[in-house]
Amino acid sequence: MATEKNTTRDRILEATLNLLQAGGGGGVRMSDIASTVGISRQALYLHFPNRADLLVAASRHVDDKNDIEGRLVPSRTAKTGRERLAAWIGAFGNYIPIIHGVAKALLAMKDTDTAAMTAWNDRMQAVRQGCAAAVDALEADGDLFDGLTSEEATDWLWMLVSVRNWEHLCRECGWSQARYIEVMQQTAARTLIAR
Amino acid sequence: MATEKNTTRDRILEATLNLLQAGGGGGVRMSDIASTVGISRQALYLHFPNRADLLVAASRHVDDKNDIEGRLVPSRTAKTGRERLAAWIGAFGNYIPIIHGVAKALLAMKDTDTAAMTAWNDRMQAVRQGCAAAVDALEADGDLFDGLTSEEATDWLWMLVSVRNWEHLCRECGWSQARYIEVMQQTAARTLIAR
DNA sequence: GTGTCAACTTGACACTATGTCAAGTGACGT
DNA sequence: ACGTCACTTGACATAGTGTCAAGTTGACAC
Repeated sequence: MATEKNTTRDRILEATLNLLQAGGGGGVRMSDIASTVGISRQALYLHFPNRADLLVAASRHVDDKNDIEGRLVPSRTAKTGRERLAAWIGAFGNYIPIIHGVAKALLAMKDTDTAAMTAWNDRMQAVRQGCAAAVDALEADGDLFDGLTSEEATDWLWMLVSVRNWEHLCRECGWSQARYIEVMQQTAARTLIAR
Repeated sequence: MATEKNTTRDRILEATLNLLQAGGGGGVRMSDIASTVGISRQALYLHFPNRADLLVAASRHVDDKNDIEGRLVPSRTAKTGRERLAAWIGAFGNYIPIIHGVAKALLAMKDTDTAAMTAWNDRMQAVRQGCAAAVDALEADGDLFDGLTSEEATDWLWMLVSVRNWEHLCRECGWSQARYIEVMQQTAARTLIAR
């Protein structure tokens, strides 16, 4: 799956991801990453100018490793709006646990670090595109609930599939991943599809 | 409304709330609070052992000032489950903007500071109680959608009314407070009430 | 007046984590 | 032999929290 390049840069990214995944996204320091890779803390700064850039690079690295494009094929090729909505929620919802570590770390930096904020916003804007596409497909079928504008429906779906909400249900409330996907699909259908 | 006690302690809490409200919950330092009150930074530690305790006290102070109990009366006295659900979402949803500053600051500390985490969890557990009461009322009327257990319905409603989701729609997407309440009520009704 | 107590001030310091700077080492290619 | 690249070592700046010790000030008691 991964094209293990084994350069120091890639080893740094791998170590970062492992630590973030293990530590639940919190409290991973530059020195932790360095010692895991087996290099000095300062050597990290030869590869990444700062912590925010390292985290952003790590999040792109996850996408590369996990065939983000392939995951979206079922959503893009869905025949109906309803199918597209379910496929989108399935695809993105199942991707969340994979990026969760990095996402949480970036999310935590968002409030203090402007670089981290822009990077996170960029990524989230892409998610909004996915939501908009699903809403548009529903609307094209005449299936969109008329109590919401398509803009509102997009914002709402974007909120529904947020990392925070996944964290809430799957981590804090102990839901299984499968049940999370089921309920989110059901919820979205009941709220967004006209009766 | 507030019983302006004007002790140093109260002036600290007021200043903290004002700064958090103004600064959007981020980047308020102990020294900022001290200089706003007009005392030395060290004097803060004569009243509160640390930043987490100060924030927690500030959040309790908000409750005292804003008649949290009174706000819940319409929800508790609702005649039907449907009414109770709408009243609860209205009451809590309209309280979020008031506590938002403090909530965000506490939320940011949650990942690093265990004291902040327990305090926040306590408060959120109370919110879950409110959600559970609304779900129970629906169930008592036989109106609860049978695709969800009552536990699941509670978790889901708890997620729906989270501070993060309010932030997402009202701050990031620019929804009005009134529209936020409307759509959340609609969403909850469509998802939780049997057809 | 004198004593004392509480609230507050001033200033120094420890700690943690990020990020910077400068000088040095060791392997590898030519 | 020479340079260069990737890395090391160690010192240092900065920001913010929290701690410690030694004052100051004002009110109240006697």
